[in-house]
Amino acid sequence: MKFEEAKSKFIQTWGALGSQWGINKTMAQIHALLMISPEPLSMEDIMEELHISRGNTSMNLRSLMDWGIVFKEYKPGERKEFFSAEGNIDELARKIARERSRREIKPTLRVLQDISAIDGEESTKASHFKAKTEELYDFVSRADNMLEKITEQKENWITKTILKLMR
Amino acid sequence: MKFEEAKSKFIQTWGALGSQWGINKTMAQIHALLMISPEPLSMEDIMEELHISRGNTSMNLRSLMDWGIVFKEYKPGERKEFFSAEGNIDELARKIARERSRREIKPTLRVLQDISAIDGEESTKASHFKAKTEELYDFVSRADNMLEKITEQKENWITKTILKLMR
DNA sequence: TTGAACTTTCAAAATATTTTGAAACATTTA
DNA sequence: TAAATGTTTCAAAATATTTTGAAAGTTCAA
Repeated sequence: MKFEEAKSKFIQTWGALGSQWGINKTMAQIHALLMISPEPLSMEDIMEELHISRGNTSMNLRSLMDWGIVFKEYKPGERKEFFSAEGNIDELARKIARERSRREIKPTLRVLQDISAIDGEESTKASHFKAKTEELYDFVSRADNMLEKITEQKENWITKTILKLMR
Repeated sequence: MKFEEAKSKFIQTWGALGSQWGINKTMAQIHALLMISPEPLSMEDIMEELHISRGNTSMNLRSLMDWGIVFKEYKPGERKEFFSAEGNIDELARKIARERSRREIKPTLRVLQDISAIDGEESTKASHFKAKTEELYDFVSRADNMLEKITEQKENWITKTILKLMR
């Protein structure tokens, strides 16, 4: 396979993976492009490579920076802004895990806690509901804690975790 | 909070969480409804509770069964079909983890492997590309293995994992 | 073997999400 | 301070996804 073909395939695949996990496809593609670029890219570069508009590029770069996985850089003498992606994959995964927990899991947990506190109904339905939502709260909060524990390990947290699990 | 309000809030929240993770909202809502129902529900029941069409209900129940987290049941004497959700949360999470790995992660890994095997280009861009995609392949396959290791533990795999991590 | 009861399918319609592009905004240079 | 260079915003347009509902399909009882 030739480089250009492989590159395009990578960008498509990363975009599709993002999509399947609820991430805007273009955002994932920009991230893919920045990851494989040895040099920071300008907005123009990105627009041209991916054939997308300026507005789209600007908004998705903003999102990527909000996630903390893309950074803005300035080149001396140059007026325009350049962008580069987090280069450390461990750190990338850590950031994604933390953001998803903060934005999606934690708020869900708060709701689960609220609703399992329904006031004393005694129907089968209500007590089953309470039991289920409590169980769910318990499970989700422990899973969330587990992920936190895993990712808070510095460097090579995957290898470290696998080692610990093997014992 | 009253039961009916809590129930509706749960269905909304579960649907929104699904959405954020790339799962059809209605599919997640049907799953939510079945999880909190002490008895299996018929298609009619589901249509009525969620105000959705028969076709929508049928298709999403099929998807949930394909995921292996909802089951079809028959009541003696009754002609119509009833549906119930996987009741064991550990098992539910295990099924979801495995399906997502099979459908989304494994195919991505295959692509990463293919594209990192670009034939001998010597440009900086190409060698950086090769290095990055190899690194990514390595990371993703190890993360996938880790999840497999974690979920293959029988019963309370979260607690077991947390214990092992604390050492 | 017909028809009643129920489920699935899928093209069209509805809805939600994403993208565009031009105006507004910001910053620097002449 | 006016113009040049670049970025952001957001309403409208384009696109993608989901939903509907009616027709076709299936199963079973009479």
